[in-house]
Amino acid sequence: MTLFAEVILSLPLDRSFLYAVPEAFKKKVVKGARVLVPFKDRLLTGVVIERKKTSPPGLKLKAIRDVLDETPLFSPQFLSFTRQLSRAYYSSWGELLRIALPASFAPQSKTRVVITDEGRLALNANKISPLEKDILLLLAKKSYSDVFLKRKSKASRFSSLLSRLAEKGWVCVEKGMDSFHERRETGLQVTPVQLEMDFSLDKESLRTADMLAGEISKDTFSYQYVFGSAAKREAIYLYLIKKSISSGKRVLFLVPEIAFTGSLMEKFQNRLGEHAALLHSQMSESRREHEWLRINDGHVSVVAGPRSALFSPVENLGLVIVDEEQDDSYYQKENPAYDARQGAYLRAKQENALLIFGSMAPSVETYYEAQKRGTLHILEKESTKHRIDIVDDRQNRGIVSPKLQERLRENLDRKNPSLIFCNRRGYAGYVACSRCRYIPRCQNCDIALTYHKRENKLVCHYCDQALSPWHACPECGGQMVRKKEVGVEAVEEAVHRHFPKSRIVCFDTDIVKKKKDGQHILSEFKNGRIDILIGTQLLAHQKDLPEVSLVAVLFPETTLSLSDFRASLRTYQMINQMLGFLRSDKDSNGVIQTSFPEHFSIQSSPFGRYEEFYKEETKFRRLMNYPPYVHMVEVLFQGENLRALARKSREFTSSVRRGAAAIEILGPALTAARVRGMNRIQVILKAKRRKDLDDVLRPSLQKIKTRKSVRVYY
DNA sequence: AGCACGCCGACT
DNA sequence: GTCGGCGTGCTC
Repeated sequence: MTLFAEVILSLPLDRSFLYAVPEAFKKKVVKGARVLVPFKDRLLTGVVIERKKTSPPGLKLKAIRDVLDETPLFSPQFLSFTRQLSRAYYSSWGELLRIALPASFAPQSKTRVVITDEGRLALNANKISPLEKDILLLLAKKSYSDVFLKRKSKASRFSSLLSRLAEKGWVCVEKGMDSFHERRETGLQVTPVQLEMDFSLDKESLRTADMLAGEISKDTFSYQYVFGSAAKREAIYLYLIKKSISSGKRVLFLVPEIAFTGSLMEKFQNRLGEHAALLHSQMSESRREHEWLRINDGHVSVVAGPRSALFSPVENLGLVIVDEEQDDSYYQKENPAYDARQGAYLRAKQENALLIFGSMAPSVETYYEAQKRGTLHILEKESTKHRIDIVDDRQNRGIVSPKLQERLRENLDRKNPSLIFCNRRGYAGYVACSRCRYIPRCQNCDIALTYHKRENKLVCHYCDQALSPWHACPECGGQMVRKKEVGVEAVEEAVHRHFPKSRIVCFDTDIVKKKKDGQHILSEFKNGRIDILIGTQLLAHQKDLPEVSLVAVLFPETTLSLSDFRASLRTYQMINQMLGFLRSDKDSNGVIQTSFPEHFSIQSSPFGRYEEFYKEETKFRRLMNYPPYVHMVEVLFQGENLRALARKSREFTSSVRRGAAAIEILGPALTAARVRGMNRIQVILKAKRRKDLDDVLRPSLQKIKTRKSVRVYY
């Protein structure tokens, strides 16, 4: 009886490949096991997803070369969860499985190129082309991989160049295998652990925590949302983690990328010690592998980390937490694209675990979902105890309003440090000719260049290209003037003017380019050697920034002008995050300085009135047919040739239109600017039911062959 | 993805 | 006349 295996490979393809199973491997080739298979002219690691008794006629199959696992590495639940995730985001299943493994668990053949004696002679003989000579010169010192040589070589068709060299006998191309780890096959040890943990749960929180803890023991999937301050959420999380562990269940704890210097992680390390695995993005490959093995062997009860921790080999999951659920870093845009929030949902569901989302500035989609399910827990209402002033900027002539000057003065007098956020880099938004209104734009990106005074450059914020500014307009010779839009540099200058004796420092991308400078500034601030620290959102992302008694947010309305249906939410979250650095005593002051004070996001956010914001925002979303009321997908076509792009995108749109009537199509539309010389055309699809989208989108995407990326919003 | 094939424009 | 651009197709 012959046996065949359906194998998934780590390629950007939405399909599997069929292989013949040699007699010797029949027992070991099972669903979830890794196999080494020949593919084209190389060897790749794949995952068996199905055993088959028959194969389609007329298909000449290759045979599996080796089986890497005695028992399946991936459980059926894990396979199912990753497949669903890949389908939800139109990304490749094989690539998702690949990122679930440390590199040494997915070996593949590598090509090494070695120079021959004849090759060395040819190098001296001088009758070779410059391209060939470049390669041989490199190889004269040592051998290299073909990938490395390809990157070094200027040849456009490198592969044919290489085979020509091999034909002439100048180089020898060798195929070798990656070294890979033998997997340890250890049994699961689920040892219930008792942990000493102290909690400070107030009555309300304790009630919620107890109720949620009840869900763990039920052993069924449960979807819950915890709305509240970081401190209150944290207490609940730790309570639940303790409950989970003591009942022998494991925990997956997801946090945003930036949270790694945060105190919660330290607490984890201290309280859980060996029982916890803390993962982060700057971990070395060997360290990552070490942690992966510990988790895989069942030695770890809690895995905490950013979105990629979602794929940790944790068995017997009882609790999945997604903290700061609204954070953008949960969505991976590069291939394989996926959203760790949706991933957490799918995985928790698959494992019958308790799923907890938590935040104080929720995403509309998740909040809506929790409300619909009736599983929303609000730990506190309006949380602001301090005084907040919303200053109408339109009344002012200067950059720093009288109100802010007053507050800064008070705070300086009390010897307290202050924070000022202004979310725009550079000095002025743009420069223009005073006569003909000509605006200098980036050659590659089409967007207006921003004037940076510190470096005296015009800078493109898309591709970072910097030009020296010119004084006369190249079109009419008129004088170039700076426009009114204000950047951090201008804020710094203005604050300096008002408080010449104070120690004022600016913290932005341009300064932090040198990493040490950034750390230095932060520690100076912590040590009280800076009176006023001025920064962009980059500063707000520094989690170890100390709390202060004065926080000013300047011009938050700039976020509102983005052509994104989540602009209001972004504004809400940004203000919320920045004011989060306010000490929570009555003497603390917040100042919002804006030219759009009546906007609901600016009105509600400073006071933590999310419900109020949510009501307004959902009104708009419902009216405009945006998530969560529809499912929405954005398809982005990218390329240099605008003509070809336009043709492809229109072809795509009409294919979708032919496919279904229940889909609303926006576009194709040229996006506002090119990026690094690339044109981008956007098509947005909306539908009431996800299935309507999938049914027509999948075939349409397959049919139109060109570089495109898909982004799923809800 | 990676690579081979195949068909049109500027050059030793 | 070729070299070399990239559009298209295929990988069990």
